[in-house]
Amino acid sequence: MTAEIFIAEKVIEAIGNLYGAGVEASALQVQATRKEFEGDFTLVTFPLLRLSRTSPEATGTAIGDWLKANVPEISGFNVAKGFLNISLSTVFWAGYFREIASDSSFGRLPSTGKVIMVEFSSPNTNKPLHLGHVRNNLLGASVSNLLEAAGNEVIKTTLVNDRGVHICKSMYAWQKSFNGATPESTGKKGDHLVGDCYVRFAQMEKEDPSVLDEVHAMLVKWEAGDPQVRALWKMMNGWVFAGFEETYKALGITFDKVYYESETYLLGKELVRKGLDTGVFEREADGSVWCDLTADGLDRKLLIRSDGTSVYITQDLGTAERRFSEYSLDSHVYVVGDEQNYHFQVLKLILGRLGFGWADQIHHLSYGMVELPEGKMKSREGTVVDADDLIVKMYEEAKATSEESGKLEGLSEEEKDKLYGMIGLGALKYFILKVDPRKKMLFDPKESIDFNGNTGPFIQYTHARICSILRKAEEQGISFIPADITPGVRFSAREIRLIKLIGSYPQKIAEGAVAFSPAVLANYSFDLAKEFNQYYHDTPVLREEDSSLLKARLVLISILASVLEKSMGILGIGLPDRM
RNA sequence: GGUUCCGUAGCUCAGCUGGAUAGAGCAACAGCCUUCUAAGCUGUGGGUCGCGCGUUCGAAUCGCGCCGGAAUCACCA
Repeated sequence: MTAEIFIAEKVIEAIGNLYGAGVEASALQVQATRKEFEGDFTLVTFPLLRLSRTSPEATGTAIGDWLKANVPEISGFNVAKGFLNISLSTVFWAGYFREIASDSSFGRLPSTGKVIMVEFSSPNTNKPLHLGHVRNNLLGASVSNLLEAAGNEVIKTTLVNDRGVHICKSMYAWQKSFNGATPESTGKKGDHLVGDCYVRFAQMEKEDPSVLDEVHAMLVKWEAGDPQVRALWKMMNGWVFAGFEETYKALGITFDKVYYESETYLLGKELVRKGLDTGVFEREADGSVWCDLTADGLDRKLLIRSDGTSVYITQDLGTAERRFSEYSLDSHVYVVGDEQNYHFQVLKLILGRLGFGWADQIHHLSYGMVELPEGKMKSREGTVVDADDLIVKMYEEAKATSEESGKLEGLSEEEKDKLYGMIGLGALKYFILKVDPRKKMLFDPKESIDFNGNTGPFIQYTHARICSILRKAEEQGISFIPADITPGVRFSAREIRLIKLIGSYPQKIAEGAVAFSPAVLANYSFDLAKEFNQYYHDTPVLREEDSSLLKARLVLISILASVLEKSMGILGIGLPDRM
């Protein structure tokens, strides 16, 4: 039970006794007391004046008096304007914290019994991953973690865009002007090599636009299953997959199920037939099929071209239906940039019209673009921030900073290497995930991602500091368990602030999951780390002479470390024991 | 033009299911390492929360209207 709920229950009792009236817990406003006032939680009395029929001050005082007299855990109160500030006793906080410390599954919400599929990443296999993809991947992976922590079963998936004109462009350029170059012969990562082909094609097309016809001819051959074209396609895609695999590994991205567009692009035609039968869709004289969405304020949407081939959305309709039935999904989250808002609006509408009840369980996690100071990234202008380059750069900066601080003696080269990766990636991931997904974000390649302040490394550093204390305690032979938190332990105001923050973790998980926003967890982690650093600064944990308080403190900081680990773990950021 | 999203300190962002004097970080300036890791801590300066009207005891938060910006509205994906 959270402390807020405890207070709310007691306030309901108070109101019942004082005014003979019943109130719903949801109607009460209990919030954390602002730090410039004395107290732990604040009851807003304005909504209660209807019942008390007195002034806000009198109402607050009456309820405060009743609580103080009848609830032993409530140690005091004050009333300021219409706000009743309630203080809880140290005995309450000791008991509250002991419960958290003893709960081995703390922070994991009860099972909802729901199965949620999260689709993210979904790359094109004609060029390497860039910073925009990095945001997509990190969001997808962490939202999956978040939904899982919120009690759902999560299936992570991706739809590889491995066919189409754009893929043929790279293939054509390779065939015409790469002299049989391979990743092995050039020493180049496969996705980068294929990306070079794609760039080369753009030049070829500029010089002679007719090459486009040849590419279209190639696509027709591909669809017809031409063995030579298929072989080339398979080889080059293989290079790209190997390259992506490396990048995914570096970022810590995994999937439970991978779909390939080359296998799903024909899906959806069955649904179109069904829609035609039921009159949801209509066929034009030229054979094309449309869905009229003008009644919903949108346009008419094409579903089948006049030549009988399907379009992007046709496939998405089909894959959605297949996934919901195959996996008995309760909902489906698509992590896709906000440039496709319209597409998902249409997708949901059409699925609804086809009569699928789960249509409104489709959520488009629409995120903003990553922009540079001069605007969007443009491959033509060479301003694209490459994912692999960035990861290496972050590693190197972590290495330089670590070497400068010189706190790593005794670690093997291998351990150091791992640590630099953890810190560099921690900085990058936090930088991206701390901002609200909906908002577009700015990345300035000229300024390196910070390691100080509201950053991943700051939180990692905080964790390393806690671990350092715990190591020293162990060296001194001090052992501690949650049962060391006895009612007599007198936590300081700062310690109680930490306990409150720790206690709010499950609520943050719930909040983040509802909003599909890992940023909630990033900001929470920062608040927790900042609070600890202040505590650390003025409370020498290990020099406490009262051994029960000493042990209680060690339990407190060890739980703190584990909550930080869980919270940052949702963002996919590891926390080191030293740095 | 239609639809959707965004506008908070010089910069990057929190806060938005209405609550007290709007918070962090960066940058600037001034301090703190014989004491558990200074990637830290403390302090100073910095704001018409885009503008206006409305709802309310109370609005950065809700509604409406403007202004500014972005995305999108393909027989592309």
